Amino acid sequence: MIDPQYLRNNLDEVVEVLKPRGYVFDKDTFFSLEQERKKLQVETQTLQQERNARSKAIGQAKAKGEDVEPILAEVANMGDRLKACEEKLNEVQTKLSAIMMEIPNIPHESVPQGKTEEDNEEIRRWGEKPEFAFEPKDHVDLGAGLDQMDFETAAKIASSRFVIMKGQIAQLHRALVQFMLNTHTQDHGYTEVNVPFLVNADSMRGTGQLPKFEEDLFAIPEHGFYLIPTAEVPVTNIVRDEILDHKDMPQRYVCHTPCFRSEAGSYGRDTRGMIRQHQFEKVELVQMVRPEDSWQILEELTSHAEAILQKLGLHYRVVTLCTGDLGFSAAKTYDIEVWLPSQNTFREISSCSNFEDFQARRMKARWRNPETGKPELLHTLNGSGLAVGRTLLAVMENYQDTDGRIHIPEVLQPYMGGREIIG
RNA sequence: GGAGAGAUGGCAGAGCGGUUGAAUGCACUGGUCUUGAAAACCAGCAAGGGUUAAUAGCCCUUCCAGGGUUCGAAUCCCUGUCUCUCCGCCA
Repeated sequence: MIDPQYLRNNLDEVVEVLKPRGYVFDKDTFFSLEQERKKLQVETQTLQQERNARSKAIGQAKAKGEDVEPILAEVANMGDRLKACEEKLNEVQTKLSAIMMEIPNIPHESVPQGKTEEDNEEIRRWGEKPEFAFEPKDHVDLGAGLDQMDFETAAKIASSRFVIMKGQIAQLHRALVQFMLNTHTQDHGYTEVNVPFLVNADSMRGTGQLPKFEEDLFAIPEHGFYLIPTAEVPVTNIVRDEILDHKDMPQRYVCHTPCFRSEAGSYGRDTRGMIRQHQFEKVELVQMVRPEDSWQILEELTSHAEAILQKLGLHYRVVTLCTGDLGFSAAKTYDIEVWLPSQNTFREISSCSNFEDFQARRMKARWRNPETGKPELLHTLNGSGLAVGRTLLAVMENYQDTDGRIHIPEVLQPYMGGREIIG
């Protein structure tokens, strides 16, 4: 949520900066609701003040044994007036907060202007494309050749967009998880956490998945649960409704979870293979930091995700998402895209964002600033470090040989019992 | 699933219809004392919101959440959530 006070005082400016995001803000509706809110709130509070004063007087009179009838007569029908006022105010405030909850974050000034992913800005590349003396296969064919990846049976058990991995491919998948967790805890100073995969609606609202993107989520309505689409949700919500001591800042968490996404609206896109699944695993980096540090930490966090690809020797590039491609809650996002030989292109494997105080305001996540002694909103960031399924297929495709075997990157070999090759 | 107990400020913990935003202790902050520290003593210390030029003043809301009773609710009633203890079941 953006700062309501800021929105009120800078209405025109906010409308302008949100336009490039493709967000059309109904200024007139908001303005008239806001006028009404102001009027009703002042009226309600005045009535409340009056009631409080009268009630206090009754108490005092009774204590002295005086007659309270005259004061009681004064407050005779105040209750009804107050109630009516409160109800109207409530209505207006519910409408206003519904509007506030659907306003996306304001992009940082360094975010490039643009409409689609075509306008994203490449900022660096690492490594080189692998050279193949043969036509490289994609991971689906490689997995089928090894008899270790089975989409048909997964479709029978669940539906499309699921996979069954077997044998060494399943082990390689697990090895990637271990390798990522160990690297981030040992080299980058993150604390490993294990969290619920089902969360309540408050948590989804806190990080911004609700109310606007309900159709992207899997839900279990009879229990009030949602399946997490990313570990960002449970991990970031650790600090919801908390006031952190400055000594406990920053907080850095790394978390491995499955992620569940309905992929509504992406029918027909990436239907082949493991690129876009209803269920996939991800190792997520989450930080809660002092506001003044968040932009530097976005760079660090991105480099932590990059470090995994570097150690795996996978060619990648980093792009800054343009205003039109930016996610709802983010002020700025770097996507890391890994090279996929089969598609002859880069594909997203990590998304690292600074949300500034957007999520913190929704969550009431604060820290006590020792300089002011007051609770202030903290800043939240997160990034994939990395998406495990996509990393697996990147390893398979980039390390294949002419016989359809997979050469295991050196850093993963200890997790594979010393094995150097699959197939 | 059954029975019982509970949920109050950063933490612990009183209060159980009237001037209580809330005793007390701990923690924290400032001061006195001290070469310094500790101890002792003194003082301060909840959050959110409205109004406003104001981080000034005034006002409102908040004692798990949501309803209700009342002139007045932390205190009474109803519903829900969560925690703890015992029993049952169980990875």
